[in-house]
Amino acid sequence: MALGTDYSGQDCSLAKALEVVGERWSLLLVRDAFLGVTRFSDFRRRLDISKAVLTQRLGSLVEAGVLERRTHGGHDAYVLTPTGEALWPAVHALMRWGDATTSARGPRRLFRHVPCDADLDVTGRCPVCGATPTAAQLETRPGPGAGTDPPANPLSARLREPHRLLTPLRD
Amino acid sequence: MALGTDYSGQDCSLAKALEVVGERWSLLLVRDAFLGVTRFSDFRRRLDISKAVLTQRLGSLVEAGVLERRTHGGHDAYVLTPTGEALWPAVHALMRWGDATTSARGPRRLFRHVPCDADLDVTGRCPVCGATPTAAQLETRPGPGAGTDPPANPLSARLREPHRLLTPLRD
DNA sequence: TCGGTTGGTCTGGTGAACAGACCAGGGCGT
DNA sequence: ACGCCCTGGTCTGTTCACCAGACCAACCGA
Repeated sequence: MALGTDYSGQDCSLAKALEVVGERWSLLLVRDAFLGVTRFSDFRRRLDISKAVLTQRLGSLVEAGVLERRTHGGHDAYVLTPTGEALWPAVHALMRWGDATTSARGPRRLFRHVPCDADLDVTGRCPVCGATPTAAQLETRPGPGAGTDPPANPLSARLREPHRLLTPLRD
Repeated sequence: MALGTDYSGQDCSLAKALEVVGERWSLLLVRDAFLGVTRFSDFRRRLDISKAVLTQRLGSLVEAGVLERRTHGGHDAYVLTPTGEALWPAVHALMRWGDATTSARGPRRLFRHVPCDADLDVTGRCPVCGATPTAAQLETRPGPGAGTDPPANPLSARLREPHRLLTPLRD
């Protein structure tokens, strides 16, 4: 049992959620999956995580129904399931809190509701239509708080360019 | 450095957030703080966490500005700061995801927007006024998905009764 | 056929979390 | 004045998760 997994005896929805996505690295894997990362080696390049732990985390996220593993022409792809996509509001809320507490120049990343061509507000709502869009309707791009360092690798460079969420960056 | 703390090299708001609240137990401490828990021994009673780790976690949350420690007539009280209260949308979103994935009978806990007398929807919005209330405007009570086991201790029994968020249960 | 990529497994070392012992200070009953 | 419990810790030994790095089989392109 991984650290951060066992909150037995807690009749609490938050504890249940954290048993699945509360381990080290788990939510960052989900974040990258929203951004379009699908491959083992790409998660690795992004996160500087040990291969053994990455294997373990991807496996437990698949087992929990957050990710689905598809073998696809010689390599594997890990993609979010509907259950995984349902994590979007939580991921977005945590990102906005991270921005609010650690970024003086505003959000590091912006999310635009494509049908309305408007950026989400801090609550995750589209200011034009008032809805709370799902990730599939969003496009992301760097915000005013984004770092100015050059990307660590070509993959991170591609993820920095404006692109639709949930669309795989390969194949 | 605690497990789950170091995500250096990540220019990502989510990583920054997880460096503060991504460690084991941290978000559960914040959850209980929203419910009105303030004392070291009460966090302990609720969470079955080692005293050494609780000391460490409360300390790092205080250091991060999420909690504030007030010495108050012979005992200490840990209360949420405005920065900590700003975590409410993230905590709520994760709870709702936990409910959606692990509770067949609906939310384990409901949150009512007191001025409107209406329960929050799944996005954290009040269906009457349309606003996304802060925690201070909410009252909580058990929902249809709440467990039927008797509370583990008197403290948990009190937390199960309807009550306003952020109001200390003692003093 | 040779090198590089992919998606892993395995090993040894480090350090975080755990249970449980211990302890100082304060309040309370007698 | 005395004992006793509560509070809010610290300290110790053990377990186990994470880490770096070695290794490997299958596949692909040149």
